[in-house]
Amino acid sequence: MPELPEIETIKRVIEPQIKGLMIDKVTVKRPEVVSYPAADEFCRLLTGQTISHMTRRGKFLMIWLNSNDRIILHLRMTGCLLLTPADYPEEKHTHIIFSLNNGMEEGHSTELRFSDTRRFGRFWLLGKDEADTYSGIEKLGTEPLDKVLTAEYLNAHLGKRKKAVKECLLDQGIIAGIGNIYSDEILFTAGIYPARPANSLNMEEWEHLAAAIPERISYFIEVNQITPEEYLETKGQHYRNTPFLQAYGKEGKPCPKCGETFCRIVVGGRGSVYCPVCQRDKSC
DNA sequence: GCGAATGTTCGCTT
DNA sequence: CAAGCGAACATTCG
Repeated sequence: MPELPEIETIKRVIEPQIKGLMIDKVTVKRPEVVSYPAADEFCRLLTGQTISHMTRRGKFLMIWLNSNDRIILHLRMTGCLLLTPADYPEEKHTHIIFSLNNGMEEGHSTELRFSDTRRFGRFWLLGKDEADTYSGIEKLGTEPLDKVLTAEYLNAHLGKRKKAVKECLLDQGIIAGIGNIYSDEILFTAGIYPARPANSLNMEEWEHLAAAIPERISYFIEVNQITPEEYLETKGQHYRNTPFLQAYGKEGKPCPKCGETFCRIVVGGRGSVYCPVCQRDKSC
């Protein structure tokens, strides 16, 4: 469950349901998914704490506690957060279970469960006086929806780079939250070939990108909206294979703008789909 | 059986 | 020293 729009969706679905609940118990089945502190300490420190609210930064989620301690988590490729009744069938590859006190008697409580097929997802717990470190959250660049993201910002940070513009969009230290799906969508909207060296873009093209990034990201946040019931039914996978994606995964299919067939190349080790007409390689 | 999959980090080579 | 590249992490799916 990966990129910014999905993480924002998870936050909006889960946060209202866990606010104010106390963590009765934490069960870690796979200690390697807890990066800091050690898993037993992670459980001990969280037990008895009450959840205050949730925030998102890039693809990271934070669960804040009344003590001002905070859980930081990153779902990486296949991580999933589900809020379920305690007697709800457990997903395969469930690695952490937070048992939450919802005022009902034992056996009828709520659980916040982390499952992750590939087990790349990670958790951290930082105390109120601990600065952001360990997790990488401190290295993130601007939020895509922040007004500082302008053509000038992109040109200043990326305009001298030789690497492909798509790789630059994936650099979390410049813009936080764009991944392989939405970089393809953004480049399609902006009409830019993914493998173009960033230093070959002109200001007009940076303008197109600076407009496409917040437009596409906010669009997908909107269309991803889902009720808690639907979210649980679809196991948080609702955003996949939706009719809203225009480029990602559309290799061999016709471009919705011009009808030309979408092509696929590898850019920076990532599969990249583009329209050879709408995203012509203007660097050669 | 092979290759690729929403992400990030590490280590080696240039 | 920085940039670039592949491997690694672990599992599933087509």
